[in-house]
Amino acid sequence: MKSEPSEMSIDSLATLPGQTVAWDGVRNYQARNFMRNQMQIGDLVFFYHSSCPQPGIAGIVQVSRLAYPDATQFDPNSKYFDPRSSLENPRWFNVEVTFLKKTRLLPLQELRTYPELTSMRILQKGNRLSITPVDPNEWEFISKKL
DNA sequence: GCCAACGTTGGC
DNA sequence: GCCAACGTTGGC
Repeated sequence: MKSEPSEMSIDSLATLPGQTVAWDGVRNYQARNFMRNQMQIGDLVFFYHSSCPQPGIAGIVQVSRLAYPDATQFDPNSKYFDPRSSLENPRWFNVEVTFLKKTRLLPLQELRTYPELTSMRILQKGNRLSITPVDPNEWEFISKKL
């Protein structure tokens, strides 16, 4: 899961009450579907810092609540407000994730050097999805590098 | 700040 | 259903 550290870094997550955050504001259907249809409680997640001087994996978090309707879509004052969504038929969902650990910063640059990871979703050209599945083999490989 | 890549919107 | 226009993402 990508996060801009200026919005939410691994360090700021670690200081939150309960070290838990609702992953709201996702407004992409594919990313939504990954949360709503696939993510299970206990799933492990690489926490990735994006749009920053040193993009890369910064920590590991864990899914702590199944997807439920994203509250920000109903709030006219939120930048994530979606007037086309309704309580009866919510369009956007979010899981919650809980801090597990901070790791060394594993830079995107370094990820790209490993042949084992060339097919990894996040390394594909043009990838912009903020949430992507990680292959078990990729997870295993990366874990050992952290 | 640039720009490639991709998603969404809306007229037709 | 097509596709041009526009908006966003995110590395560089």
